[in-house]
Amino acid sequence: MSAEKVLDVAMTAYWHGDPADVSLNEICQLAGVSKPSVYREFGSEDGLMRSALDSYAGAVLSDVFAILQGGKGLQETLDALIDFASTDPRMETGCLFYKMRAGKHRLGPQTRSRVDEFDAVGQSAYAAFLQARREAGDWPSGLPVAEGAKYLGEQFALAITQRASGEDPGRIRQMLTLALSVFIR
Amino acid sequence: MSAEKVLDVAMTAYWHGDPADVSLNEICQLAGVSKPSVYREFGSEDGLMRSALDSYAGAVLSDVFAILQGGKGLQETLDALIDFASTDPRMETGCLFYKMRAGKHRLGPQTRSRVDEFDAVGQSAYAAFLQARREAGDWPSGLPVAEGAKYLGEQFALAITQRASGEDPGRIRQMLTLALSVFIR
DNA sequence: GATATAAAATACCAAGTGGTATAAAATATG
DNA sequence: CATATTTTATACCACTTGGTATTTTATATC
Repeated sequence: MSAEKVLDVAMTAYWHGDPADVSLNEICQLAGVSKPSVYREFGSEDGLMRSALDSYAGAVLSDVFAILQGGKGLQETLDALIDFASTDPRMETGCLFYKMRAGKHRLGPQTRSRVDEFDAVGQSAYAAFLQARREAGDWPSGLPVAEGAKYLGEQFALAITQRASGEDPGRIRQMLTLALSVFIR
Repeated sequence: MSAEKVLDVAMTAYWHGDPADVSLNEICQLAGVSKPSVYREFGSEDGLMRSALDSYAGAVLSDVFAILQGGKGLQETLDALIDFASTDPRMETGCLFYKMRAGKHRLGPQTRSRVDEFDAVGQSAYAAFLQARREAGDWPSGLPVAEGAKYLGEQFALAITQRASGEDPGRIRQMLTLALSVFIR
């Protein structure tokens, strides 16, 4: 029993390691729960992964959305994103969502479609942020909002992915700052 | 027998798919060769992978080095890199080297150290290129050469990785051009 | 042509995967 | 206290993985 604990263990294991390399047996052992219990609660490994991703979204991704929807200025918001990507201790082992997205072909159907959903939601959030900044006269560049949103999301993901591979946070901050400087010129 | 053919089949399979998802059995079947033959020739799966990577380096990576060492100007060379990443048909399924680097923890020791070697060699090539352009007065920005080299390599890798995930080549060109615009301003 | 030798293919091994049927234990109900 | 029911845990299934031992086949050599 204790689906809450299983979910927490699974989320952490998938997040800390590589989602595709963490086996169900391993999670059961870590959580002190039998395999049939997990199957009765989550239906399949895919179901558990999907739930773990949902759990992660509520715990971590929500913070990123909060930054984007904070209504702050362009420079201030980009700085907050740079801070989050390069120095937030939770990103020390990378982002579960980005890890899953990078290995999407290995995911089950439920988890994969959740990844696609979050991807779309993220894209919209970036676009809404840039649109608001443009309307506020804060971002006069001629780059279309959709293109800017894609670029911003990609660079953010790149920085956090490098975080997962042990890159030096200072270096990551430098690189991301350089990449996002195209918004401020 | 026919180690050449096995190597070719392995390189293509690893390259087209995901190196970690292509099993030795699969390669043997594709190449029409028995598993013991592969082991007699390459010693282990790790040995085969390492050889496949070497083969790939000679066939593809060499072209990138050629672009960097062509002695052309900054803009012209960056354009050539952008062309290669966004439109070269060989990059349609991504780059074997980048795929291996992204999943480095799944590789055997031989392959992994080869990946590290190529990574260092690539870094030096980027740095040598930028150093030459700076000395030629072609790149007056205050960014240190080492930082610029890292940034250039990362952006190039990002573009090709996106190529592998089916992203639109035009969009990729746009994003990479934007990212590399920091060199020209 | 008979024999020694090298090569290749089949069959096998232990380990691990996701998933499940069955037996054991604990809980609730009479 | 005894019985019925639900939850849990053990044991198992079929399959795939990398890696080998063994047998068969082909190739030289005499």
